[in-house]
Amino acid sequence: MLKLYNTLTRQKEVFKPIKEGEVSMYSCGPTVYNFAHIGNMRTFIFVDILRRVLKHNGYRLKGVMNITDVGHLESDSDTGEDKMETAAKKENRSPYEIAEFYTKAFFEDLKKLNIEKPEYTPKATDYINEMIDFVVKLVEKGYGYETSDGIYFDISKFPEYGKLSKINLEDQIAGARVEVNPEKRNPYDFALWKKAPKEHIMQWPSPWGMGYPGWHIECSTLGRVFLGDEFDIHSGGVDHIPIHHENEIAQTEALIGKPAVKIWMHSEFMMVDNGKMSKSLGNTYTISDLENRGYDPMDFRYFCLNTHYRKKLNFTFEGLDAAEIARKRLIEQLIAHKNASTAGNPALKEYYQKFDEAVNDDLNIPLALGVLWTALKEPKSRAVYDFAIYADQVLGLRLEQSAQQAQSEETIAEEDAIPEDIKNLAEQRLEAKKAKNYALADELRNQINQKGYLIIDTPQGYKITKK
RNA sequence: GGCACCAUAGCCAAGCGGUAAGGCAGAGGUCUGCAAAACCUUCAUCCCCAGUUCGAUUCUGGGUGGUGCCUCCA
Repeated sequence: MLKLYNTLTRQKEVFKPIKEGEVSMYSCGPTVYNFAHIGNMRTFIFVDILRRVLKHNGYRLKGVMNITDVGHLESDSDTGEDKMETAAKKENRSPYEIAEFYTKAFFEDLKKLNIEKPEYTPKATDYINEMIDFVVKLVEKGYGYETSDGIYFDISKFPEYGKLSKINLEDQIAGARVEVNPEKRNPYDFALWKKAPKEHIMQWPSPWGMGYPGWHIECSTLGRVFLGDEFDIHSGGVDHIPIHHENEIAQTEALIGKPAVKIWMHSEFMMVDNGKMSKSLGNTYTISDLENRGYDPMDFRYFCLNTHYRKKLNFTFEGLDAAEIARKRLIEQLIAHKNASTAGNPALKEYYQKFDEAVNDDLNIPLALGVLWTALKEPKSRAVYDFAIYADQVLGLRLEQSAQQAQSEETIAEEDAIPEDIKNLAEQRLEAKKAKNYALADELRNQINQKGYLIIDTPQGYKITKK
C-alpha cells in the first residue's frame, strides 16, 4: 500500500490512481535561462524517486515535465522582465539559443544523476496556441480581464484562492510588500498573457495583439494538453506552493469547474551552510562544479537520498564527503556479496518487505537506505547482492554498474597500468623488507606514493594501485 | 505584520505512545615490521516546562531556538 503526502490536505493519503494501473503526473520543470543548480537537482531527484516508487508498485507512468522557455518573469508574481530575455541580453544570444543551450545542459545533468526523463518534456513555446485558447476561455467565462499591459486573472472570482498554501489574502495584504499595479483589480491578480513591448524578442500574435504567455498558464495548459482534465499527481518545489501552484489551481479550476489534481507533492529546499541558497546570494553550485571538485554525481544523489524529501537539506562539502565515502563502501560491500560463493538465505524476505514498506511510506528513502545497509551486513551471499540490485531500482544509484566498474578498474590497475619504475621500486622494497631494513622499505614506499601509486601489503604479497 | 515548517549523539539522519534504524567522524581491537585498506566491537534517552497516560522522543498546552515563504530561486 503506497501512501503519499498531499500538500493540499497536509496528510499522507493512500494512493489510488484515477485510471487503474496507470499514473498521470505533472512536474514543474526548469526555466532554461541558466544552468540548473544542486538545489534544482534535489527536486528533480525527488521527482525521479517518486517515479521509480510508482513503477516499483507496478504502475505505468505518464509523466510530463515542462521546459519553460518563455514567460517566466523575474518575479513569480509577474513583475520584472522575462528571464529568457534578460539572459539573452546578458549573453548576447537570442532567447531561443539560450533555451536550446540550457535545455541540453539540463538533460545532461539528468543523465549524470541517473534521473529518468519523463515521458513528455514539452517546451512552452511549442504550445502557445493552446495557451492562448486557455486564456480566451477564461476571459469568456469572466475570470480574465484586460489591462494596458496584459490579461489578468481576477482572483476575486475564485473564492478558494489560497487553499493550497492556506493563506488568508487579507492578512497577507496587510503586511506584505505587494507591488501596486493600479490597473489590477486585486493585488494578487496575476498575468495570464503579457502584451509585448516592441523590443521583446519572443512574441506571438493573439486576440490582444502581440505578446507572450504568463508563466502559470504554461503549466496549466501543458498539464491539460498531455494529461487531460484530471490527473493524479502534480509536483514541484515548495517555493511554488504560494504563487505558482495557487495560480495554476485558480486557472484550471476556473476553466473546468472542478479540481484537476488529486495529490500535490512538494520537495523541500536545499540550504547551503545553514543558510538559504539562492541565485541572488551567489551560493549555488552546479553538478559540473561538483564534478570539477572530484565528486561523482552519484555522490550527490546519495547525499540527497539520505534525507527525506519533505525536510530541508543542508548542503555542506563535509556532508558530501560523508556521502562519497559511504557510497564507496556500499559498493565495496556489494562486490563482496556479488563474488560470494554461497547463493542465498531465505531470511532475506524480511529485507524486501521492510524496504518496500519504507519506500511506500511517503518515499521514506533514508529508512530504505538503512534497510539496505543492514542487509549488507548479512553473511556474504549472492542473495544479498540481488536484494541490493532490487533496491537500486528505486534508489537509482547505479549500483550494478558501479560494482562492475570498480571491479574492472581493479583488474586494469593490476594488469597493466603500473609503470616499470614503480614495479622496480616495489621489488626493491620487498627485498628491503626481507632484509628487515624497514627504514629503506618505508622510504621506498614514500617514493612510490609520491609518484602517485599506493602500495599495500596483503597476505598474498604487495599490491599496487593508482591513486 | 501574516503564514508555514522544524528542534534526535561531534556531524548527517530515520523512528512518532511501550524504554532510540542507518551513514560519516571518534574510540578499542584483528591483521601488519610499521602503516594503509578491510573487518569486528563500541559510542544518545531524543531543546525546556507543565499536562494526558500504567507508560511520551512520539499526544496536548506554553516557552525557547532555528529556517523558509509573503522580493528572486526547485
